[in-house]
Amino acid sequence: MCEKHLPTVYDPKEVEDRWYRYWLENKYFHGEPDAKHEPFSVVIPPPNVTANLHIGHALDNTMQDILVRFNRMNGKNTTWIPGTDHAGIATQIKVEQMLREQEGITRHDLGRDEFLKRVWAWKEKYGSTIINQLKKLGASCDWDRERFTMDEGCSQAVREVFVRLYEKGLIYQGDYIINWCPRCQTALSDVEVEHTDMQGHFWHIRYPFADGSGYITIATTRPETMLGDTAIAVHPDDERYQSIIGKEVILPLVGRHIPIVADEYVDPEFGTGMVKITPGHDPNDFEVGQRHSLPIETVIGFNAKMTENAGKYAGMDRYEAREAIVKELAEGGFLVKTEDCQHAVSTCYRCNTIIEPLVSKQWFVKMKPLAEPAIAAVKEGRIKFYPDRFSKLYLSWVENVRDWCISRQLWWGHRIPVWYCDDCGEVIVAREEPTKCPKCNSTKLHQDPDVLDTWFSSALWPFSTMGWPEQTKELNYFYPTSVLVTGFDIIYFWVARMIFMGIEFMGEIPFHDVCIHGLVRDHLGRKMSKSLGNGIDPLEIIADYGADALRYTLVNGVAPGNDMRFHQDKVEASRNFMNKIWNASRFALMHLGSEVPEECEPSLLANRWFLTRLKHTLDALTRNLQNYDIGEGARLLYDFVWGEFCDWFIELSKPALYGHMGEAAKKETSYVLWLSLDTILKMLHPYVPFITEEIWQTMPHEGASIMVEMWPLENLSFEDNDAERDMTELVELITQIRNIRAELGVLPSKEIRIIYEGRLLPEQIAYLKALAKASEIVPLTEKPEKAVTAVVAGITAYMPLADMIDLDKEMARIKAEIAKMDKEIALASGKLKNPGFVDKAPAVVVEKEREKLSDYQSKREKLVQRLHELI
RNA sequence: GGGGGCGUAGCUCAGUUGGUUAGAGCGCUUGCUUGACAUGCAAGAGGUCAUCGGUUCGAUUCCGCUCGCUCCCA
Repeated sequence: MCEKHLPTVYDPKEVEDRWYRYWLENKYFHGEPDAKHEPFSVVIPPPNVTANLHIGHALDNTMQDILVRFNRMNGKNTTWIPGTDHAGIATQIKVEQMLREQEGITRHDLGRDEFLKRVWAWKEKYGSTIINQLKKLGASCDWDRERFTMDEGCSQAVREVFVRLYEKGLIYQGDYIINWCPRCQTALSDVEVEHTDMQGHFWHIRYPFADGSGYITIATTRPETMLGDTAIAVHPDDERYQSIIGKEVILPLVGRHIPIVADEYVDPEFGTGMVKITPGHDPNDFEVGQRHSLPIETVIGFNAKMTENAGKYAGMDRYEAREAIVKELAEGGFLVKTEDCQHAVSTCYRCNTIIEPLVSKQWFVKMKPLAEPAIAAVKEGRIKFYPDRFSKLYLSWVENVRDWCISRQLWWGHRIPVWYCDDCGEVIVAREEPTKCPKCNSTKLHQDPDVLDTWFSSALWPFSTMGWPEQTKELNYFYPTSVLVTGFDIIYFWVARMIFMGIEFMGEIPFHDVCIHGLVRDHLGRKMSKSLGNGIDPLEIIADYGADALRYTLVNGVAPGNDMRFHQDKVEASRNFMNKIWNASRFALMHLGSEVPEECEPSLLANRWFLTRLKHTLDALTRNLQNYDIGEGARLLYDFVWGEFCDWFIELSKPALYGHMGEAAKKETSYVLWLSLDTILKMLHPYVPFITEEIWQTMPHEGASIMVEMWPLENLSFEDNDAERDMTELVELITQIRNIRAELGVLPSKEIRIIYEGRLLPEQIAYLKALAKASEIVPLTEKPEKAVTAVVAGITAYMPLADMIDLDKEMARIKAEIAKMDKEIALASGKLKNPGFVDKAPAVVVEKEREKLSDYQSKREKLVQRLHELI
């Protein structure tokens, strides 16, 4: 019957879109506040609106979907809020590039308003790409709640937060040194800067004393900045230089006199122990400059070219200037030597251009007051990281955080809600655009041209998406969210910022748990990147293997927080697993009617054993998912479904299902098979939603969809430890017999005769017949002369395979077995003879060791006896 | 310079309160159209769990040193 409808190879293509549509139509993904049920809420890490789904998104969202589906099945009222991020720099670059390619124009040709219209148009056209791709993955997001960081509500939240922080004195404007990207033409925050080691030079330059008493030597990797030097610094405790502190030196090429100051920033061990201080072009020097009230000389401009202050170098690119300056230093006799060296260079995380530290007027968030409660929340365990080691990473950053530069010189983003009065210079910070100056009533106002760091709005995501600053029922019910799932690479960017913003504005943490995962790397362990061209397109994998196979590949056996390598082989293994599930189900469906079988108490060994194993596996899996051990859960399911359900239970069920063990056995086994398949599909569902729905809908069931079924804990309580023990012994016996058959070259199709000694239940005989391919199994009456022997603790099985037996070989085999037992016996009895072990080890462990020893001894005795018989 | 991670079978990796005959996938060897599945079945080979030391009755697991690789921060 059913097997006719189900082909032998599972084809996900035909299945996946159909069920996704069904789930959507039935609104299974949607959660409404409802005080009667416990909530479970998640906000998606919003992907860039410009993005295409890459393998990292696939991993992150697969993990979220697994947790969301698991909790939904556990009766939680679930919402998973999706959406996208406006991604200031990335989007602006993308649209500018398009304008350049298609129309040959720049944003400046269009002007700000027109350019923004074009970005919005771009967003309308392409902005839902990644959203649709997430649907292909099976993500059960609450699409009715989809948000965008620049939509009306989120924008209102941003203005509200800015104004409140400003009013509290936590946002200020100031001239500070910032990271400037000359390519993107904007300031960047500290976390947007990457540090890479590059091969460079160490130029040793001579600075003469102003009083003519000789000179000192300074080493630098950036000689072009020397034009902006305003001091030389030494460590205050450095005995070598005590006498020169306070003296002046003459800046070579420039002629300016600059002082020698003492500052603890200097590392006396490094270089000559003296450093040039350029407050205008180095963040550390800037701080030294502040401490010593040094003037700031800006010699490099926002375009990375030398400024007027650079005298004759003005207008040169910074690296051109470097060469010219080194040349002139050499000619003037100031260059002592040039060394090769490796040093860290700061680059823009977006475009890899080398950052120029520059002093400029920017908006900042004062971090100390916000950081303190964010530190406490994690230290006090109100927010927990999984795995825990990431809390250290988080704390190390929050505890040392510097003020956050939030203004960006871009057009695309949340415009800073600050206006300036052209007449009196008043600074107006407001939620809505003011019409006149509150101080002088002038109507000549202009808004700050800058926009906010994109992360400023994403920091509000857990509550802005729920309608804040309105006090909505969603906020009241779903906030704080249950868990945040994200990669370790954005703990600073995003996780930390959500935490302090949540505490500041909601008065409460934004999530209880943070589940951190690693990176998906290529098959050689390299990071996937556009420049390497080694990226894997998850949509191609889905097209070729199905979303379930991709999902399984991404999480199977991956330890929490660890990176994984992506191999095509692994996808194939997952695809094969899907196919295995499919075919095991086909088998079950062949033996099940159209009705749910009648419940009954299992009496057969195989059934009692399997239900016990099923229960243990379910308990372990449930624990794994509760602890975010998603990879371990997947591995457990793989081993259990393939290694126990398919390899053993299905095979053991055949004699009963084919009616060889009577009508009652058949009925009972049908029921256990149905219950097992039903339970297994539910356990698998969070991982592989499509195939499990497809099969579940085909088998006898009640209910509309497996995704809204209850997690099967309640209807499974069977436990029978004796059955587990007896089954383990039987499995060992069967394996031995198969081993012997294979070694002797007995064809798998050839049936053998088995004579046994020991205890064998009638059903065990039936299992043996089927699984060891035996025609006849009889109790021992007389020892067969020419036979090979399989021995387990309670049973000896003789196989009279007269013509195939080589007595010498058989004796050698038995001797080898005895030797193995001797080893185990020595180990176990050694432990048991040790009073320390018997006294101190837990009783169960000692008891287990005793059992092992007695099994080994009994097995050994039988083997020795058999050996004597053969001699 | 500070901090984290990793080092287990040929390859890629699991192994969470210290007690297992140390596991899986892929690869390899041998044999199979076995009444679900060749995207399969059965059997097998392959490991001083990086090194050295410590704690313990007992260490792949906890602690420390060393070596190698890697990431983050300064």
